Amino acid sequence: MLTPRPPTNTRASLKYVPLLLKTSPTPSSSLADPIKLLNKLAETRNLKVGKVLHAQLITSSHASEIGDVFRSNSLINFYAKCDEIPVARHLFDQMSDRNIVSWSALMTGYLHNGLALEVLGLLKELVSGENLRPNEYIFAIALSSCSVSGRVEEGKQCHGYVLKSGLVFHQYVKNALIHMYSRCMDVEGAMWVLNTLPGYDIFSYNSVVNGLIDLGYLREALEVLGCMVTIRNAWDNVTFVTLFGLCARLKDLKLGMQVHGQMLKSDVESDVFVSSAIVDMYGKCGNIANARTFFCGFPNRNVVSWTALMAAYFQNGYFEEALHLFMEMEVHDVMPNEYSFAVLLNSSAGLSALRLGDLLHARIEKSGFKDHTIVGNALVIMYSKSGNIIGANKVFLGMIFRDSVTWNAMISGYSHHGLGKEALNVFQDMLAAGVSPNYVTFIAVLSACAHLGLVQEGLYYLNQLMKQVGVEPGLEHYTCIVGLLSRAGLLDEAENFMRSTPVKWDVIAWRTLVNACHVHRNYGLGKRIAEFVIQMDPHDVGTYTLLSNMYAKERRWDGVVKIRKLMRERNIKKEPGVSWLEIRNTAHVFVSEDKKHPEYSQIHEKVQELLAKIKPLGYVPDIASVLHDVEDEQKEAYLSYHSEKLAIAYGLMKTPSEASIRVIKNIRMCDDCHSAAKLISKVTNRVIIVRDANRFHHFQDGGCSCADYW
DNA sequence: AGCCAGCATG
Repeated sequence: MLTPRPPTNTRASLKYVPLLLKTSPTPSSSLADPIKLLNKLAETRNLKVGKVLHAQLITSSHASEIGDVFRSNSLINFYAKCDEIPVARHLFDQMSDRNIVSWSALMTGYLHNGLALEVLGLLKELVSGENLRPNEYIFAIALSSCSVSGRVEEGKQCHGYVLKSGLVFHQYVKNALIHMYSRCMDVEGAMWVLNTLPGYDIFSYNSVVNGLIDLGYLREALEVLGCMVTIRNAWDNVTFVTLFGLCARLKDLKLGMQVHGQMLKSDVESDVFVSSAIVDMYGKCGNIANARTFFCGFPNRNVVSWTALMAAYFQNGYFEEALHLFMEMEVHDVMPNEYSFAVLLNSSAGLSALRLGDLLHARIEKSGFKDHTIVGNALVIMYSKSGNIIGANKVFLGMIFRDSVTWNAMISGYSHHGLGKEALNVFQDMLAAGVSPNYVTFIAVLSACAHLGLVQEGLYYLNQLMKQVGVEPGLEHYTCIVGLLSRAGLLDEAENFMRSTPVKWDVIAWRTLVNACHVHRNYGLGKRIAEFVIQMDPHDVGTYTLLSNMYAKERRWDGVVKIRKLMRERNIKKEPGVSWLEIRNTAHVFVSEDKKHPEYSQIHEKVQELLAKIKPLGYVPDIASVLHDVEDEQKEAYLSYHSEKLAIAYGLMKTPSEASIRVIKNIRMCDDCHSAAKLISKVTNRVIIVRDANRFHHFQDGGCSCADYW
């Protein structure tokens, strides 16, 4: 990994450098001046002019000056800073008489070019030599090399050496040492150095705190920060960036605001890093208004701060606003980067806006960010969430680098689309590719097993494979097992599993079981569990719905009335069913029983026409599920007003006969619409894809990819 | 003449 460098200002230095070259006044000062100049050029990384100067030095030098150590060191430093490592190395090798600076200049070059192991090799060479003793510069570099390469052993050897030699009392060395222990996951070592050796600065503290955060010890990090209040006036930008990051991870808005207040009182200036961290903190803590206000008041924005705000909108569910910010950003001439595109794609996915996602994809192809893994990952997720699983797979196959997120996205994409077999195939490929599955992977794998009814395989993954690869099963995995067992009809086993597994089960897990009872028509067990769930959470709307459906299926109207009364008393309202679909660039929104669409009468006519066509194929309106207190014919009418029926009908009216129709629905699809959609796909010979609150349904030729279980 | 930290995506 490269260490960031200060920004270069090539243009400015080009202006005055030739002048300086000409005005090198007398031969006597020609030794000192080129060195100053070379340092300046190294600082600004002006390779072009430096090369010219180097050539001049060679042609104009006296023989005695060629071997001059100072000049060679400056040249090594210059080429190392310009990332011309082979040249620096060549100069180093050519020197007959090196001093310690020659070594440190070259080692710095290696370190900043990601060649930390070369640094450690040079160190070995240096200490085994006779005439030179490594100094504090050498160890600051060497320890930093141990940090980036994770070489704790070498780091500890350096520690021993600097202790014996007394070099450890140099602040740079001490800080490098603390940083080494922090980065190598040895926070105790870092704390020990911090606390036992005299002299600390804010740098040491920042390193330890960041080390703790990297290890996930957030509370401990906060404790160390607490110790730092005594030196609060020493806090710098890094401290605040770290602290805001911590508040964001803890989702502690109160603390975040306190820290923000502290920062305003201190004389630390808010640079782009701090301001991005503040925007991010407010976003992650759910206070989008503060994120926006702060962003607007901060003049020096860059891509990062824009992206942080976009992400803040995205994380809080304001997908349109995130996408709108993209346009604002373009107006301000800020170029998006790979992170911006990832957030935009995720926002697009949040809206299931396939067409917009396609447009973004085209932009990304042109932008040059398409081979960034985070962009590829976001594309896979976008296509999958927008209902185009084939598109998702196409991106997946075209990716050059795949990380665990990539694999997880593809596996869970297939799984959500009910394509369990494909999901498990990708999982096998993942293992074959040597990528370790993680917590998220197994959620997707287990739910794929559930779709396929692979009980034995699922239990094998939970009990054997997860242990083998060292992933501790959590609530989500156990919930998948509940789904797996109950989906296979093993309802009692599922309940026993829940009673015997020592996990803190949540409402989602219990509702999974209720849902399974509903599908498998085991209303006795289903009602018992459902009653239990609504005791646990009196506001779980989904369970009330399932419970009253089960009473209705049993024609137990007293039960239905009881549930409805309960819901009224507890002021629980069913979320109205909303479905929408994209036709060209417009989203058409349909609300159940809502007649506001301008083409409502034609749409209604189309629904009637479709229902008439599918009745001969066996469609029977599920009037038992209608909870309105009305006559049967009217119940049938209510069913025909369901939002997904309206949306499907509209799609059929407005798109060419070969196009597939993609509908998105906010809540679970109802049984009646599900069986109607299956038959509609048959009579119209269309592919209809419906994304409901839980998953995707691919209706084709009279069947659904969920195999009637959802 | 040379040396040690930090932010945004999933």
